[in-house]
Amino acid sequence: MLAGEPVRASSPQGRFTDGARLLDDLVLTDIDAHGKHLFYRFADDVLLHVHLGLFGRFMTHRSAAPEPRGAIRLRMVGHDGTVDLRGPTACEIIDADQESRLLGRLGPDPLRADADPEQAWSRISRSRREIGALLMDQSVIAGVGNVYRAEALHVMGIHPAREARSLGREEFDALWDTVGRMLTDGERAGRIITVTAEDAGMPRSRIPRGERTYVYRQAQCRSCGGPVTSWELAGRRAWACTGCQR
DNA sequence: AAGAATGTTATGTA
DNA sequence: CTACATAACATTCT
Repeated sequence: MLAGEPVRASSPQGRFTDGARLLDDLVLTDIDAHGKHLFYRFADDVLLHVHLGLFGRFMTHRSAAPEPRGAIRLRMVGHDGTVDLRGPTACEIIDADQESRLLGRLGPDPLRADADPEQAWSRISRSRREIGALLMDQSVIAGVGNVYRAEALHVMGIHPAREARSLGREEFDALWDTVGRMLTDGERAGRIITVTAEDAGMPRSRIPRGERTYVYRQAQCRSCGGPVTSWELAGRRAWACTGCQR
């Protein structure tokens, strides 16, 4: 899907999550993202909000698209392909008001040029909650999920259970950079690989699934080989190396 | 074949 | 008001 392209967007089975059925012959003018929230902007101020949640997945058909099977929540047909969406948390047409409410509760997104790290710092530097909980809080920083929480804190040598306000300004700055680098890298690669080619001992493109992270879902730290512990933090499983992270 | 998983939101409790 | 827990919801894979 390209900006400027006429697009026929519809919900062949199921529905948009707000009940909209069919949007015909729209012109897609822009696609952008704030954290994990995606915005498909069409001409005439039609705005489609998509959030993939845990299970949402896009599938692209470059040649003839098959008949929709099962619950396709959204199908967008352009002239060079068709995009289907399954399993999103959100797939809804929203107005400017809903959009600003949504953006209002999101913290800065390190991937965006307009991101203001000071907003994240003012929350983190004041909070007695665990840094691992704050990193996952989309109102503090937008875009970090469970994998990047584990991996960014590992690279920083920071234990997820550390009190957020115990981080120094320099630590926060380095954490912000680390998260930004990891997100940029993931966006470019289209998948999450946080280990370096050196640490993996092979080209990054060949690292097997399951060996792409230092501590996330690992038993041993891929950096030092020491034991990795895991426990529940802010509703999700957290991982940390007992040696590298304090 | 139950259970876990790259997540958010609404609601309840302290 | 804040922090934290829980449930609901989406789908695929082991």
